[in-house]
Amino acid sequence: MAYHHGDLRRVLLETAAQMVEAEGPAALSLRAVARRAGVSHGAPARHFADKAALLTAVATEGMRAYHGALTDALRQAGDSGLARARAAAVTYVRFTIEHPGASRLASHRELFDAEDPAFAAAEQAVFELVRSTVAAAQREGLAGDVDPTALLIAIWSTLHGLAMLWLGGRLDHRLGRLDLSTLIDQVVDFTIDSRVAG
Amino acid sequence: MAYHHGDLRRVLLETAAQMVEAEGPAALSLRAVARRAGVSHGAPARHFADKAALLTAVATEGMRAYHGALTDALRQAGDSGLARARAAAVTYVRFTIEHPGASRLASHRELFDAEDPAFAAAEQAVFELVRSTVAAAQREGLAGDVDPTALLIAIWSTLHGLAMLWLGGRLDHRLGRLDLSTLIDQVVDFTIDSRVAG
DNA sequence: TGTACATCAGTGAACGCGCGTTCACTGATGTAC
DNA sequence: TGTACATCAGTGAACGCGCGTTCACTGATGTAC
Repeated sequence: MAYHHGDLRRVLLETAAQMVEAEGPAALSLRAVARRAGVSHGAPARHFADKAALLTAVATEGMRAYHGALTDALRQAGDSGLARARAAAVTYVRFTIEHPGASRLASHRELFDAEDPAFAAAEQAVFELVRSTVAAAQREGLAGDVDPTALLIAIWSTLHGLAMLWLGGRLDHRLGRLDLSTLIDQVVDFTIDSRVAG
Repeated sequence: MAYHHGDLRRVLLETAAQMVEAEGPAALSLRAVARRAGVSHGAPARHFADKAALLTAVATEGMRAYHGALTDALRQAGDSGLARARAAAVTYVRFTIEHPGASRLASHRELFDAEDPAFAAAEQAVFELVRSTVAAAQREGLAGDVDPTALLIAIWSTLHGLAMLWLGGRLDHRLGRLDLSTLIDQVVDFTIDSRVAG
């Protein structure tokens, strides 16, 4: 690897993101990131003030990826508020399971700087997307009698919890070979579709 | 601290459990446990073969505590299957939030030996308690049309997810000062009570 | 009751390890003239 | 186009740290006779 790599910041960020996905955010070490990026262990200091700064950047990218996945799903979901809520719900669970690092990192706020403006903005954007999607569905009859905030939290909890239980290995070993797609559909059915007023 | 402590195994276990609750299972170090128990760092080796063995014991105790809390709640809940499900649900969320280490550890199966017979039995007992409680509620009209396994997982996901979001600090900073009791009630209402047929 | 001895349950020094961070350094690049 | 020089972006040695685990040791306890 020559001097003046040119794109080392980017490479470190992507390497770190991969490692966070693979091993979890707590297990990340700066030296391992450098090693895997093929660079000396001192090199990251040129691009990130410290380990927390690198993780903050990883967390921000992760939130943006969440936002991108949800936006794509919503774009394909058409106009029905209920169909959009369903699509967003399935995408949220799938994305979390496919990118466990992003979600775990977001929940481990002691590891990075959650007040960082870029991270806060990215997280807020995801939250707003979810909030408005649920609100639109509620306007179309989803759980019309429920307080909007409680509804949002209840749905978010279900999706988040399903992904976490799956990732924690606490479902499959006890319930036999579960098919993830079927399971997500069933849970989303229970959570959303079945709550739509006549 | 004199030689022949007499109850060091117990003390180490309880100290470790407290530290897992306070800092999370990944942050636990054997040396810190020994330090806090007022004993030299070599002492734990007499009682636990290695760090994983200590964490396995902590995880087992945690599962038994879950079981105890749920059993107590069910005992006080009377005979109605629905009331029992509601009581168990609220207790599950509260216990998880008050003992975050037990739940986090159970989800981090790489840190200990989840195949350990004592742990597996304790976990199975909790699972069975939850399963049978939901099944009894379903017999009384809770979501009668839903596949029992899917229902169980959907409810478990919601409770687990709510506790995790709360513990991850992802609710309060965005939704203002939420009252936890109210929130749990609302989510349990949405999840259970509102799904009871006629 | 007394004593020799085995066993138990600690101590604390030592091992090798990987970590985050700092720093003097140097090779590569770009800019001024 | 050529050259001097400043700046940039790496290297790798070094720091001090806490970790898990091992091990020779020793003080405390309990048991056999």
